[in-house]
Amino acid sequence: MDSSRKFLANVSVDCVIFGFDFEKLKVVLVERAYQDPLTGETLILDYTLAGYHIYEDEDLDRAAYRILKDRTGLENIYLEQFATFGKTDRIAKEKDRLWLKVIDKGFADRVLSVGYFSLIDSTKVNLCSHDSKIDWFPVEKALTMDLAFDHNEILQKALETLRNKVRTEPIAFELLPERFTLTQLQKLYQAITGNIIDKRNFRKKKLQMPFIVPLKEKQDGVSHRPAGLFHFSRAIFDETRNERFGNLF
Amino acid sequence: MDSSRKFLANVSVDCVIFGFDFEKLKVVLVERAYQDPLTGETLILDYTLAGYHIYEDEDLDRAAYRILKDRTGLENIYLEQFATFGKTDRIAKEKDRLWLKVIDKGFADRVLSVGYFSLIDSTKVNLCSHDSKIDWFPVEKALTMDLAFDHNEILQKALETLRNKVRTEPIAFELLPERFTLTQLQKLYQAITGNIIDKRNFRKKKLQMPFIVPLKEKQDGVSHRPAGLFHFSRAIFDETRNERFGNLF
DNA sequence: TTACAAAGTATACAATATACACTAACTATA
DNA sequence: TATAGTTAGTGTATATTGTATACTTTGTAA
Repeated sequence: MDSSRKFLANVSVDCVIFGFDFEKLKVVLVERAYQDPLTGETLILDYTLAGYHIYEDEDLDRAAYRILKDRTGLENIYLEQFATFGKTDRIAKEKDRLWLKVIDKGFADRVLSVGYFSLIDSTKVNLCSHDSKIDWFPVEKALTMDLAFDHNEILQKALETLRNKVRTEPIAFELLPERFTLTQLQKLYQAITGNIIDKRNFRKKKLQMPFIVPLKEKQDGVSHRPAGLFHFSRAIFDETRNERFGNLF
Repeated sequence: MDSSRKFLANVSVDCVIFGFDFEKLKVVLVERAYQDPLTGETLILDYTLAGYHIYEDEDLDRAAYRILKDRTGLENIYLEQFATFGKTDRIAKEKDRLWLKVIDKGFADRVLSVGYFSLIDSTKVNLCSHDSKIDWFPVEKALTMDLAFDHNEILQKALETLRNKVRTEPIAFELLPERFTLTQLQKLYQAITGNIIDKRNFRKKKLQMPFIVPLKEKQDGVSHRPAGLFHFSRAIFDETRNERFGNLF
């Protein structure tokens, strides 16, 4: 961090980083731990979303990209602002007040946080720990954990936004490798929406979408009949944008 | 304004207040004028959205409601946060810098603004001028005006959000009187989306929606065959929420 | 009484969504 | 090399929804 730049004391960004392990939706959480320096007693041990305050001379979107790159090493990935959280009691819990005191960065205790969600192909990411542990958690599990600040609410809202957006925009592909099977795509939609989808109808619908392009290659390394691979062509999607009315799945 | 409360210097709220005059979508704009105190020369004369900084002890949503009530006198109306604007150059134009200096409130020149849009039945509102003129403008017109700060961008984004949301959520009714005709509803959807809709198909679809309830009354005061009146029942909408898959129009 | 203006109405066809069960292809192991 | 195990891959019939299209009715006003 560049010490000549100042952070805005009242504004932060939190990134909800989603991934997919071909079974469930996952989200990146960062461990927040603090021991009493004298007794060694654990006073805080929980998780937060990936977030930080923004610099006073930094575009809001850039701050989100900075945090994302800092945690995943990735650039040019899907990132979208979805909501801003500004209740006066967002930092009211005892452990959150303690944490603010402990890190002693001069941040205000009235902070508005701008929420972004990111979709990444988690097969090619190594999360960056720096000083605190960081890991993937199933979204379902994360929702039941007692996260820092209002991060449960932020995660919940991010998930709702994702669920809505995935119906009309071709963003699900961001969570898959470049080459994917239709079964993987189906499982992904099921993981996001919570519905089960009929295989034949799903495949019929997908195969008539011109932007889902069949490749010649097949899966390998699987101990059963290998599936054909596909990729998503944004160029074709953009060309045919006006022809589509219905949902994407 | 309560002088014992402090504003956050870096955070404001802007409200995009939409209305409908049975022909076009309208938006509320506030005049921003400044004359040179010596020469009387007009140095600034343009329009802004309804917005202001938030108090440091005020919930973000409450700040939006405060601004809305201040301008319309209304409470309990539809209000939704849609995006936050945080580019570093949002206050870069000469006239905007001058304005900040002139009002001399101690606001920072790095301000993030949280955008809300509101839908109101403009037939029962009297806009509140206070010190600056305020009026309705056709949205189409407003988009071509050179608004203050980044308010063109904010308005544009609000409009997009409205266009998307109106397809799946029953929010259009907020722009109409409690009792409305199907032609009014159709014109409203047309005004929002820019499409023209076939009358017979529109009415067929609406009449089979149980939450659009026919009343016994008819229009009066019109110089032609009066239309039947309807109202939107949120209770029935909520009850039947699970039965609907398609769009609302 | 007539002209005007908007309200109100039905049917045929096309496209899309849904329900449903078996065979094919490949791997691993006996 | 035969067999079991696992996932891939496929078609048809029906229901629902969307779309295209023009005339009659009902009231007001001149």
